[in-house]
Amino acid sequence: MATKKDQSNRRIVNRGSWTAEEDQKLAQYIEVHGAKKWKLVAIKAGLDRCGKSCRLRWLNYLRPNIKRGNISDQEEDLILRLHKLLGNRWSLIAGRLPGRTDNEIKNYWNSHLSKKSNQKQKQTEHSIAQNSQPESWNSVKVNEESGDSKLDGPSNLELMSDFQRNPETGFNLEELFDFSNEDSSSLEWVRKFLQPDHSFYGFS
DNA sequence: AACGAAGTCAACCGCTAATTT
DNA sequence: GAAATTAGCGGTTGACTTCGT
Repeated sequence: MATKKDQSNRRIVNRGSWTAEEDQKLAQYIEVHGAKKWKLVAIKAGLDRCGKSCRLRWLNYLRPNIKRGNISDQEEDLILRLHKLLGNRWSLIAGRLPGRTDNEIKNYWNSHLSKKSNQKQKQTEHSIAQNSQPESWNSVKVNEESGDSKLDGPSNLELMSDFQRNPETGFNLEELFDFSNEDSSSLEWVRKFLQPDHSFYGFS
């Protein structure tokens, strides 16, 4: 099958939105030959696209069992919690939400949740400021002569307790792992996550 | 109705890690 | 072991839509 090439003999590839025809070609090819060697997929499927673009299209839109839109409250809550735990590790977060893709989670976070998260954090900071800071946060004393600072007294246990409600991050372990409103089937990933062999991450 | 601002989301880019040659 | 290739990730962009004036 001939492919378009420019003067330096490079393949010319399409950019921008995918057409229904392109989607069909890609899906049909992968159904027969499988999803690997994306550069080859692009050529053999007769698509004027780069392999990367084909991969993205398949993973985010054409792959079976993809859910699109309508993120439920439960999913949203899970995203918020996982983001607190993992940060911008979108693929890891998406891995805990069946049928959701990293791109969708990332977009949803940027357009819906980042503001919510910021608001919540500000509220947390505000309430902490009103209820006075924990003793250990006040107990870092600065030696005015040397400029050194040292923690004055708190035990490891006290520090751990403070870490669990860190005003800078709003990271609250008790809140993060409060699943009292979850049904048991949705908590399977938590059990796996807490297993010491890290099988949660697919390590073997 | 017209326009600009803000929001949304599909797709691309650059980079790193993993795998193959 | 080195180089080349491929896969995967997160950040960013830009086209399109919706909303407010």
